[in-house]
Amino acid sequence: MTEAIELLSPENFEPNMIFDCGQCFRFDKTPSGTYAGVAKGKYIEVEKTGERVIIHGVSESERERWEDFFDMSLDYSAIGESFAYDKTLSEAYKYSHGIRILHQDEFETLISFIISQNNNIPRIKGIIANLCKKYGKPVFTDASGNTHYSFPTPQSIVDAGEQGMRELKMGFRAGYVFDAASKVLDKTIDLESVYSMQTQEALKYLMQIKGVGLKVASCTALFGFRKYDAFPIDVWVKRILEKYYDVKGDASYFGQYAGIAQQYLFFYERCMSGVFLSKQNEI
DNA sequence: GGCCAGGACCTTA
DNA sequence: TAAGGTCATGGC
Repeated sequence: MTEAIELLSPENFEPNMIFDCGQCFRFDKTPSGTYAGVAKGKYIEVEKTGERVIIHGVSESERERWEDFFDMSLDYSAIGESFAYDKTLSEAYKYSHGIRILHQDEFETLISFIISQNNNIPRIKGIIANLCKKYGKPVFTDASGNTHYSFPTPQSIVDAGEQGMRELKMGFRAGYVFDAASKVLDKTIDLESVYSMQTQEALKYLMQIKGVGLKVASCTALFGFRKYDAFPIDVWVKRILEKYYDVKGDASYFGQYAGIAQQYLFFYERCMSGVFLSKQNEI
């Protein structure tokens, strides 16, 4: 952990918002106030002091890759300002301005959001942590002696079997996770090919997997494949649409960055309801 | 002890 | 196409 890079001009970058807005389940706040976790097979620690952002555990030669992970080439300020036409969305942006959409590993995103269905975030994180501990590989042991693991490969999940998933307390999702890993492994689902698809086509393609409906497919498209117009509708977003809007599920109202709008709204509404103010995630 | 959680699937009408 | 029941699990 001696090597590190500093992100250049890190606007709209608040680690607590990025990692606690519900898009990723593998990062936790450390005692020193940084956020740490494994992404793309590496253990990294994200530190923000003042306006500077340091990524520990990453060498200069990997800069491009991690700038992509944090979506540094997208102008979030401009996108936020483009939401001025909508009062609710403007307020949400003002509050959630530090969120950036991470470019997470495709397979990890797919499996994680299958596990997320009809589940709550703390428990999702717990199941995924156990999944990685049991079927991933050790990547790094921190100063407290905690070992951090990589996300399992499709092969290791298939080898573990549906029963292996069930033992991780996934419940009815165990078969779904197994089906997803199987289809990725035997190339029934070729994740790389999703990049060349339009969003609607990508959603339809991902929904061939058992247990992947419109919502899980949308999260996978947005957080794993950079489909910014994907608009996941969970129970929270559904409530938001009913409360502030009259568009029941028509994401086109929010434009080409509907997915980012959705994250602002999701985070905002949850914070207003006090959900993210619970003991483990004080913002 | 019922309700809810970043839902999806199956059956019924 | 729409509505309702069911599926595991755990926190509250």
